[in-house]
Amino acid sequence: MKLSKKSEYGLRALLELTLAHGTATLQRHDIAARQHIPVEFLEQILLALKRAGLLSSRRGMKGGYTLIKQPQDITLGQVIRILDGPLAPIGCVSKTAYQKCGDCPYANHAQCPVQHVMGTVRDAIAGILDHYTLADFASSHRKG
Amino acid sequence: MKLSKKSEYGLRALLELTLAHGTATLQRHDIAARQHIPVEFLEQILLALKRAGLLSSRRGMKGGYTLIKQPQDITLGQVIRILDGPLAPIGCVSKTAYQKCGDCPYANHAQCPVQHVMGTVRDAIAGILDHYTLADFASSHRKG
DNA sequence: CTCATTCCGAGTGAGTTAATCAAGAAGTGA
DNA sequence: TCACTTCTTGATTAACTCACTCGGAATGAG
Repeated sequence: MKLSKKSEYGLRALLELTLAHGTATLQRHDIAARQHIPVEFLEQILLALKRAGLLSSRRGMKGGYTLIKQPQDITLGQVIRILDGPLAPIGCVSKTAYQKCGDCPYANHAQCPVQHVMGTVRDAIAGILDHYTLADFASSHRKG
Repeated sequence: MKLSKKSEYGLRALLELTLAHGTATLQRHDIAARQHIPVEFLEQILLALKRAGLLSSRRGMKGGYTLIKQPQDITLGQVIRILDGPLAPIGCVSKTAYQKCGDCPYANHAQCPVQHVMGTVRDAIAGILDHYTLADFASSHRKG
């Protein structure tokens, strides 16, 4: 039940990008310095977010990264799925990346108690993370 | 955000032990066979649960494991904490195993947005898992 | 005693995490 | 065009975790 550093850094980077949204483009080292993230690691995170269509980038002097979508249109759930994979605690209750569990004795019967309770956990997690946007995220920061 | 095999096996083993509660003691190989769990791996799981005070055991012929507490007094949250560690997605929002996050720029200010949202996720997960007991677990199985 | 079973520590191979590095492509300004 | 800056890409790595696996010691039943 753990969030990776990758996702944590990704969220913190997107926070900076959200704060700068519409105003400025940020470079790797700006984000890295503000959020204390190793710059080379951040690089591959930003790249993944770019490939997923959340960011655009420019090279050379005056280059950097910008949010390409509106902050209220990006949820934390999306971000974490891009960087960490499915939110579900086990594959057989994932809605975005379902995987049949091969070994358990209830596999096809859908009466597996583990599956049942983990389904409710998944829904609780997704219920929060898929409704919490970068806009909410940034405003919780400003208020704090 | 993943449940380990260890916890999954542990829960499935406890399901068998709950079904047998008051009636019989189960041996490793019985549980392993019924739930398709590698027997040597199961062994160390049962041992951990024993050390945590959930099970008692006897050696030798007619030996085996028994639930030592009432099924309605053991929550899935307890079990997962024993086998997998804290439920919280990040250390700085754990209530049972808090750990200050050293690197993040908000460390002491309690205004970290990641911390805020992950706190609500932790509460959601714990809210389910700390109120769902082995008794519930077993009855969801019987009904299924 | 012997045999069955749990107890316990250590080991292992595969995979993941969290970086780090080196070389290349694309912009900017002179 | 050249120098310089910044992103792009793929490789590499050290440390760690996961999911087992093994060997042997201790305990209990008959």
